[in-house]
Amino acid sequence: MDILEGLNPAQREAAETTEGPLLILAGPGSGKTRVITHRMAYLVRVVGINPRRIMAVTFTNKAAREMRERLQVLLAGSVEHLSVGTFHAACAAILRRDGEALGLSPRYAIYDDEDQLGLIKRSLQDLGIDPKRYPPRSFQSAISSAKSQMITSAGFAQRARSYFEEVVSRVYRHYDTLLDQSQALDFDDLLMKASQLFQNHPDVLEKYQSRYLHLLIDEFQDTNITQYALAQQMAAKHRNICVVGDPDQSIYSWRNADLRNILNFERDYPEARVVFLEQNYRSTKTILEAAHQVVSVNRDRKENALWTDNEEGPPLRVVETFSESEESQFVVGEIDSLLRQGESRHMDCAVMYRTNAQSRALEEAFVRYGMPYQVIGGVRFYSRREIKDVIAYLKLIYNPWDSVSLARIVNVPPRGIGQKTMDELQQWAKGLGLPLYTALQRLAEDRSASPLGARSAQALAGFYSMMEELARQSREQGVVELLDNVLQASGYKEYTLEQPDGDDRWDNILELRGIAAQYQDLKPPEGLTLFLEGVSLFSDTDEMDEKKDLVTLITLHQAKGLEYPVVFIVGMEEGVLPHIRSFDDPAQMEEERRLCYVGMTRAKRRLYLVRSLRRSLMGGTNANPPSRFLKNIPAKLVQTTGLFGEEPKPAPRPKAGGVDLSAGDHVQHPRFGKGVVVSCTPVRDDQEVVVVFDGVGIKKLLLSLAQLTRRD
DNA sequence: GCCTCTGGATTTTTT
DNA sequence: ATCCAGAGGC
Repeated sequence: MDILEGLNPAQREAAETTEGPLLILAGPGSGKTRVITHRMAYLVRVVGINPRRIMAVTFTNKAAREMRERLQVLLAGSVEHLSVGTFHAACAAILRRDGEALGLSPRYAIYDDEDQLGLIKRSLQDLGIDPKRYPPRSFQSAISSAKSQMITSAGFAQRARSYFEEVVSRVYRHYDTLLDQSQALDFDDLLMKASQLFQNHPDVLEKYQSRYLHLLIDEFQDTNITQYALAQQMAAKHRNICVVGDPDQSIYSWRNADLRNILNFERDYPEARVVFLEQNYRSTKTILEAAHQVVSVNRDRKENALWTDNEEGPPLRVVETFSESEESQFVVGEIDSLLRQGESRHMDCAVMYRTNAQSRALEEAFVRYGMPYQVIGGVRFYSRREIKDVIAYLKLIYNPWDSVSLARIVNVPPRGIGQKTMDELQQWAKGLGLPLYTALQRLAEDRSASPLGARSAQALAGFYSMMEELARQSREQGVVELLDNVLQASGYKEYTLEQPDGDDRWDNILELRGIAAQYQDLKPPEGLTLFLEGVSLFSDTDEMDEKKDLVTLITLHQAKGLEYPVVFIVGMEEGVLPHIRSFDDPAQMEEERRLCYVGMTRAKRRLYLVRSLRRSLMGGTNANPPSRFLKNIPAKLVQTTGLFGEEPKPAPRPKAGGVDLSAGDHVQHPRFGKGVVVSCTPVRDDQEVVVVFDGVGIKKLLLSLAQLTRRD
């Protein structure tokens, strides 16, 4: 059997070119994933490369998992030694193994951006910088951007030109010191330190270089300078580096992705073969043409020749609604009618939006109609307070120098250790030149050693001995028992349950416990290591369920790499898509355009572009003109529908349910009892009625379904 | 030290 | 609308 069977000539060329550098420029829907997996299968089966000598880097863990699964099928097993993962995960593992050469503890903590921001705030405090004048976030992004380009704090100080940059360099330096004291790395450090490790320790680099004969990098257009440096280091010996990307789908420049990488690749590897994948197998001609018209307006762009053999397909639908809720109603109603026609299942449909906040109105509509859906992203599981708290306990057990985790949970649940006590402890520790946790230890051993009050000292000593006991247990227990012990010893369970939304929070903790169970059987230090690494590097798309029959609600960014027969892009308005923040920067505006292109090219068969006349934002409501991107789509590809007709139309007196209501009417409901109508909004051929029920509260109901009767 | 209230800012996208 | 810091009462 031929592994390359069924590939078109360009795909075949890409898969067969196994020696030397290779750049694959792959348009949307061009079978990129297929090429990558077949290329790897070819390497193993035909060229005879041992899978453990191949490394593949993907953008998300989910992409990594999929690649592994597909290869499993192609190779019939034998993929367990293949290295597939994100840059971050790969670097985390490298540093865990060899980071000691840099003076890094193998138990280093990983700080996410919330932790990072906290540490920056502390830096500002230490340095006496006013966070009102200099927003902490501006330092966060400046430092992240520097680290993404391999610029250290010393390097930053050197090239600081403005006064602000000078301030940043001081914050950067202090922030790094604090990280160091905590034995912690932020996300950007994972990449930069790994690269520094390679740079300063050729013996370590040599080990990885010799092991990996072949390196493959997916989504190359979204890599930053530091990631490229890493790739170059790893590939320097064998020069078998294959990168795959599409400049038109570059949408992460705000995360410091740098399109120069693609240009640099051709400069650094002049002998590189370049393969263009230009046949699209995903979308209809109509969709592809429309998307092309949108993106080709960009000036900073290389033209390509994407084409498809697929049929014309139905026209795009551009739909104009009056309000956000009507927009959502339309989406749900339209999906419902596609379902009724037997054309699609829920899982064939996706709704995409620019900002997470937009998912709310949509969710309301889905809930009200009882249509099954899943939201990707939004309030992320691992950033929920209770989850971060519990993980902070585990992180502190694992690495007692982790000052961010210590500060987070030392008084959660409240145990009499307030800010003042912590300040005093800090002061005392600093005076002795001790890390916080060591000071805590000394205090616990001899209460009179510290200048702190007896009450505070007592509380701190209690906390210390609890943590020590947990740490002791962690040496012989699995992750699940450890978690249970933490919840028990800290009193976190009772603390959570007595909160107003305690039941939900507790459910989340139980879910975390379920995740921990996957690490339960590993022997003590390793289980905790991998669990903590897993939760730190987890991303939202990772949890997406593709098997359940649900409609997917997702941001345009997260939708990259996915495809659906039916796609709705909502909020096609100036200020939303393109986002208002891009208005004054042409480069950012081009990125918005690419983002729109990415969204459109997710669609296989039907594409809806929906906008609303009015949209609520931070309390107020405003009216946005239609997105400029709509104007670039040729009219012949589009069917436009306006649902609002003459807009602020007076509530037509409809007939649904034989009842006829307006604001102020008194009504009766079988379940909610007596109430008063607050408002009626026409919704397609129905009415949405808001009613305040006595003793029940406000409910939104659909007139046709609600069985309301009038009480005169 | 702990809890609640108020006013002010604040939202793009995420490994 | 929602989150956060700071003030003030217990």
